[in-house]
Amino acid sequence: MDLIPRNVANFTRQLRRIGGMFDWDHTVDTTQPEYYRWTQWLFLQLFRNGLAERKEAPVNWCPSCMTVLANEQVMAGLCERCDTPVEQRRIAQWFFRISDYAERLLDNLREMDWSETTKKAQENWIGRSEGALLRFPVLGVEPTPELVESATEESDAGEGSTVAPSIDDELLLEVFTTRPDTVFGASYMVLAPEHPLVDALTIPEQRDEVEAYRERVRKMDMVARKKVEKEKTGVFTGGYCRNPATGQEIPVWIADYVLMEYGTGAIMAVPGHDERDFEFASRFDLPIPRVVAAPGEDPDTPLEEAYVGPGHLVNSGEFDGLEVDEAIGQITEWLSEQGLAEARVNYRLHDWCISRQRYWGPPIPIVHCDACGAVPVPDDQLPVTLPRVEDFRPDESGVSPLARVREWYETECPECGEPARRETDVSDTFLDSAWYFLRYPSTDLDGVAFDPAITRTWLPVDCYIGGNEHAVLHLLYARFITMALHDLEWLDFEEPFSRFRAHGLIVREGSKMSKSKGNVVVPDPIIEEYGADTFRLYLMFLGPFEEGGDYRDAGIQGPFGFLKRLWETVVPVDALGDGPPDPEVERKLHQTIEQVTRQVPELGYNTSIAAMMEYLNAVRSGGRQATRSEVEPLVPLIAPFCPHLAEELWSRLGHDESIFQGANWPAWDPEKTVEDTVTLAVQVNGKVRATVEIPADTSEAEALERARQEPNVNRYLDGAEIRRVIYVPDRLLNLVVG
RNA sequence: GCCGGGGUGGCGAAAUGGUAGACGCAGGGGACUUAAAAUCCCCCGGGGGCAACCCCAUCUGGGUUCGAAUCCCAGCCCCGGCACCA
Repeated sequence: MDLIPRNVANFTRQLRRIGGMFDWDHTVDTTQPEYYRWTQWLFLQLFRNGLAERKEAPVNWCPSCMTVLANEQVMAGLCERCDTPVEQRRIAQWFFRISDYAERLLDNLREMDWSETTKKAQENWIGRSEGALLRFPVLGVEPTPELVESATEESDAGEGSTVAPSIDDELLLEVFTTRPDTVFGASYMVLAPEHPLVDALTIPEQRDEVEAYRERVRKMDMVARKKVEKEKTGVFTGGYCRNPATGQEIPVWIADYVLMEYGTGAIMAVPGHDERDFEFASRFDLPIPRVVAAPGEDPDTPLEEAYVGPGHLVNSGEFDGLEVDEAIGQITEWLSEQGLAEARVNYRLHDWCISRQRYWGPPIPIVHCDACGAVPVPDDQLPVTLPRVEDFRPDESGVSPLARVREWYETECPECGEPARRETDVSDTFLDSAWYFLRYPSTDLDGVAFDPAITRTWLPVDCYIGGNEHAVLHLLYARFITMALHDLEWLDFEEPFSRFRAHGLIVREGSKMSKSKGNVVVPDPIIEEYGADTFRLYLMFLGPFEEGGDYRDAGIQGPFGFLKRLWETVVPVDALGDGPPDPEVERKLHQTIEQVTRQVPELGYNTSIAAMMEYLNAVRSGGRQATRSEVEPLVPLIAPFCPHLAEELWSRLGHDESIFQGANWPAWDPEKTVEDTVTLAVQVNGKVRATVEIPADTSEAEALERARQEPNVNRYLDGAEIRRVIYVPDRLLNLVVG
């Protein structure tokens, strides 16, 4: 039970030890009621504004964690926490309507200063596709109210349909397609095995087979089901739809290659122009009509494989001859006039399933009342705290451990006062972290989640650095929550992190280092041996920050030696010369200050450190004695990397205040960075033949004159005519001879 | 399959149109030392040459350019994400 305080203490110890400069006066602990009270408040804000709802939908169930998971927490079919293959279950769960924000979450990305890779990950995850919702009349099935209702069932991807799926006493089967132009080629339909209309469509003769298939699919975990390479399977239901374009009756099948979670869970199959449908139709001997012809093909050119490229329509009645692009719009419009189509944008992004059947987590602050329904716990009764329990392990039932604590869940309805039951699910821990940055500046305040004035001063976050593994988890959730709070007028910005950079991964002996996968580099013993500063410096030095790097144990010697030499250069402070800096060294110093000042904000840490090493080499070159004026400015430059050492050196240099107290960052003088002599590369026909030392800003004519004196240049000019001279002042002179 | 990021010495890497390999690791040689450590100096992509120098070299092949690691086209390989998404 007291695991969490212990973990927190250990993290805190390590972070302090490594010299992380955090404001320890503003910490949050998401497991404490003082914090999760406001997580619950946040839930209620969304609930009261229609952004949180309880609904039944196919959800991911991890049989090992024994809880449901959000889509974002399923990695290639495996549970993000424990790598167990997840199953699909249909249980009523609490969802946040993040899919309402799909378009804005996508749009804002374009202008955001975030790592490209992170933006792309979000873009793919949101998965916008343009197309149409088409409605296929179902033959021989009465559109009873129940069926109509089950067929209109909410689908959070895309906007809900506006037209009831029955027309002229016919039940309509809705499908989403990006290729409405190929509707004349739809020769059969496929429903996901879980589709609510499967029962109604199945004829008695097929029932056993259909049920057996559904059962088999139900038992399959998502990894097995989504395996692309496996052979397509499916079963005919015996039912038929009418193709609204051709009027033909086409069979309705169920197959597990159609997923309930995407679109409407049903497709029109166009085997001629979709690879998956082609494979399925070939296997089950279904017709494969051609409705698009590439240049040089005619309506009867046989299809050896699905043709998905551009072309013009064929076998499509009045639409024959239209290019695919034009046909998409025209056919959608034609069908929509009959109430059988609507242009539609579909998103892969699903609503965020936030309820969890665990003990740990903030209880969802809702009371279920027979009379009043789901009633929010009034703000003044927050937090709803977790009861102490003996056994907090979840079980197979899909019901939270809190449901075993009768004295906790039995309560009265805040509205009518009748006996009622608390919600026993807790919220996803990703909800805790989706808003913590809002809480940080306001941790002193008990009365609000975040104070408006303080929030305006401190937020949004200027620069956020984290791992890209959170691209579609934390980072997407935090954007959504911020956007929702903006719309509810709690915030005046809608994006939480102005700048985001994904750091690279540290790899050691082939394995990656990450919070969840374990530390392949254990800091404590390294700090023990070399000190925190050396460790920090090495981590920053071993590769570009945004790409990570290969941690080699021996490599730490470089930064260690550097710091050692730095110390020895400065430390008998009395031994430092007190004269002016050597002019050469001074120039190098100003160049170094410039480079470090410029590169640190760009996360160019490895090259900044290299520059400082170079500078120290120059200072010590030939065993020369440094002056104070040469080394003192280097101390603040190294301070962000090596705070302990810098502080100590600063103090030994006679400063009473902490180096971090004042504005100690050195300034560079642009005039002092310029070289008075430069090395000019002299090329003949693009090949370097000599280098010459010349004064900076030498004119082309003078440079040419000087270059001609070089025997190795002259050799190549002998007897040849200089046809062209390219002169890049202070860098290069290229003589083109012919 | 699609989308990102990459591919440069023995190794980690610099250089984003102008002297490829800064800085560092590992390696070699030298000075100082009784010795070692530390420190300092020198060498360190490949080949040729007594040398001056020359040739080759940034995944491969083409191209643009006076000049390409860098820009363009085609391909190969590695890493990461998504993936039967209709």
